[in-house]
Amino acid sequence: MAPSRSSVVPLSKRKIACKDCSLFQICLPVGISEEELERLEKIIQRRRPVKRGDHLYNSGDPFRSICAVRSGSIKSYVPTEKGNEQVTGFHLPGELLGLDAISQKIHPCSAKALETTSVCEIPYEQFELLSNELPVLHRQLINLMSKEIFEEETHMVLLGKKSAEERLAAYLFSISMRYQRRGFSATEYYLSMSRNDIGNYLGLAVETVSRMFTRFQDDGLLTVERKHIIIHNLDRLRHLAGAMPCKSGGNSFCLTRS
Amino acid sequence: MAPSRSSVVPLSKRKIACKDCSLFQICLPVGISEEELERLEKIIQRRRPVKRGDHLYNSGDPFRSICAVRSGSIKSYVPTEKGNEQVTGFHLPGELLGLDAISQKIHPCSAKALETTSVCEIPYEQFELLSNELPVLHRQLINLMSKEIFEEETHMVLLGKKSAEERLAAYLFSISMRYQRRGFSATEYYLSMSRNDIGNYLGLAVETVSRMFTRFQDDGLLTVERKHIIIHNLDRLRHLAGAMPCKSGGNSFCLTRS
DNA sequence: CGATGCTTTGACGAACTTCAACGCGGGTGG
DNA sequence: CCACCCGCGTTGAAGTTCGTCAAAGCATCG
Repeated sequence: MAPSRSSVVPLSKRKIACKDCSLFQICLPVGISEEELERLEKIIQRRRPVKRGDHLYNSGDPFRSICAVRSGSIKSYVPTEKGNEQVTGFHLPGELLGLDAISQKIHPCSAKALETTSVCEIPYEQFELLSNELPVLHRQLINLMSKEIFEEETHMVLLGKKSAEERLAAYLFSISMRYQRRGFSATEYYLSMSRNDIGNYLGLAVETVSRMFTRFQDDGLLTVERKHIIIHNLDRLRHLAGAMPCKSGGNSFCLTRS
Repeated sequence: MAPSRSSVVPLSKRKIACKDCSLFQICLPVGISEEELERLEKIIQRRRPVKRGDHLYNSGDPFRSICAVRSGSIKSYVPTEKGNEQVTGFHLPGELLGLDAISQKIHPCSAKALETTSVCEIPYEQFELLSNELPVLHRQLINLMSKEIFEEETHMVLLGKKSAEERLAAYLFSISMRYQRRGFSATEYYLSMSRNDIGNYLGLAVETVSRMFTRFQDDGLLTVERKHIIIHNLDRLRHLAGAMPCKSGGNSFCLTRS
């Protein structure tokens, strides 16, 4: 009922164990034994919540740890000269960030909190040491990275092929699915990012995003009031989003809309 | 002198050992010991060369192995309904493909040879087993995946922010760097992919790609004759490509053009 | 209550796509 | 060996989508 969770529950100081964390099924420790989990937990750090606008890290910072969002949301972006930036992703609860920095040991992106946000940090060196004994940890990370690569390919299709309307529809639908997976409503949520960020991420001008929102609302597809979104027809939204590779649904791999 | 290597050297049947392979410094076995390498080599399979137009795998195929290009080139693409497709990447010698399939165990993309191409296959199950004993293999794969994620982010910047001119310049410059790294000429090479594929990959119409080539040639930036490219001013090409995150050059991480 | 930043709306223009036609080269078959 | 055909690439003109510019509305905050 409360889409913006962090504003309701002050989950700040408590050190919840991974197995009690609601992200349990989603972030790293999936499919590992009780004993393995305990050992992993020992190295996981919980940062105190970061406030809106604070940076988790900046482009160029040395890479120290992988972060997992527990609540709130994070924006990743590549700063370019003159304050110009390219938003490369938004990270919702249960999602990792910083995977692009492992290879170079330097963060290519900056990461900024869009609202009050709490994250888990997994110090990478310790993770590596532990992985020598528990290869399952490496395997899990590889799986998550593979998923990330796949999702970036999906976004490349969006940027390369889709119209403005399809882009925004695909974006909203994606948010819906990700919230749904987290146990939140798929049809009603707050967008923590600005129109500017959305446009940047989708390769569109702010004005175009705004116009599309208006059009969607006029069509009765959704209701939008500032950052509050209510989707009235999720199915139609998916159709508007155009073809997309989907991975859910067991073995069948579909590229069609339905 | 012969940029199109595969057309000159029939490296087909011989089973070169990894340590004798010219890709040694680039693909998986970087930084592993003699003994580790021998064990890895035992599970690597060399496929006989695939011909132009042949598929390595198709979208929806079960994922069995990671492939490394030894010579030639491969195009990855997501087929969409009605023969429409989105090209997601080109793979030159020394580069891996199929990393997006690990998580789902199903290939989201198809992979088609752009010319006669030979690849190494690393059966993933066996790779996993071996990795339990040699964590360095996992680490190396994670590094390569991280690099892939970073490169896809770079391409997202291209698709989201750059003009047609910048896109083609960035594309050609990227090819240059990748060939250079392989010991080929950075300033003269054959483009194995069609204008259509290039446009598709860059999010442009074929005609736009063609016009940009013409413009570049009129400007004296390069000479292009069908698929044969000679770049006369690599530096100017890099400038035309616009800002890009660059990872080479030690610790300093630069986002500027120079 | 004014200032500020974000969002929306409208008018205009530019960049790129689409449509159409032509040229070129490579492969095939007579 | 030549002619034909077909796919690919180029070029020109018209059309459309989206970006840019400008201005006004509206919440938030000091």
